[in-house]
Amino acid sequence: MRIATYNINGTNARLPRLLEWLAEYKPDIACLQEIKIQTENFPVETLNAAGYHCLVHGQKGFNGVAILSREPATETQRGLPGDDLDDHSRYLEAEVAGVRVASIYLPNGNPQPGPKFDYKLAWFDRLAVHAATLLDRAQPVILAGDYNVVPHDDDIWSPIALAGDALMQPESRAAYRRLLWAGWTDAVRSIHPNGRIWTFWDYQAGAWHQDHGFRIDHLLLSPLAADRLVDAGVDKAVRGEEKASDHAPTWITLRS
DNA sequence: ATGACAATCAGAGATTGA
Repeated sequence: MRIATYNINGTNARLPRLLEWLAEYKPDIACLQEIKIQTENFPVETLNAAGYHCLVHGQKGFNGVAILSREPATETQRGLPGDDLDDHSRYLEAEVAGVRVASIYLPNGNPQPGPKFDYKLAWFDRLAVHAATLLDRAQPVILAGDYNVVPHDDDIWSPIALAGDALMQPESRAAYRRLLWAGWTDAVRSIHPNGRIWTFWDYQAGAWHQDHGFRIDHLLLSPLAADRLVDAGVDKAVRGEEKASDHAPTWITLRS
């Protein structure tokens, strides 16, 4: 089974690229972020015709997550629990083909310090609480998404250039590390322990052509999921297409 | 560098992103 996470940076702007990617790489489950569209406007019929069921947690203008799947999915959580005042669409979770999967769009947190960074850390705390309830399920669990965290200096082209960024702060990294300590496995780092692997290249300053990227899209696996992990990687070529998202799809394969 | 680049909402330029 192939499970991918892909921050598409706008559904309407990216639909042709999304359809091409689905047709070529054929993920069984695709967790999307930054769909930037209201739930009722998501192109469900088009994706159904492409062979995918859709669960959508949209929002006008920004944010928004979705789960596409070849098999029908049952929604298990819409929105991250823990703050009734948080109206951002950043979390969607479902049961699909015998696994539990979440599509996560963690807050960026810039500029830091400030209220947006506080929101990011608070959101991370809420994620840790909810993730703990999923960790000991008797089925594989995959938390896939844009975590907006560069876990280690080896996960960015230049730690110096981005030293002040919210993605790099010790508090952000500690929050991510807490998930690993709790028992979650960083799938890409597990398969590629030493590589410099990017999932994001900024639109600015020729970042793509100079390979100035970060690794911020992650798939975290529960122990039962990690036991089935076969391979992991990034569909880097997708980032080089015309009108591409600034993120590339990141994926795992699990043995069934 | 109050930057660059891109998407969205709106219908110009601000906001958001990373």
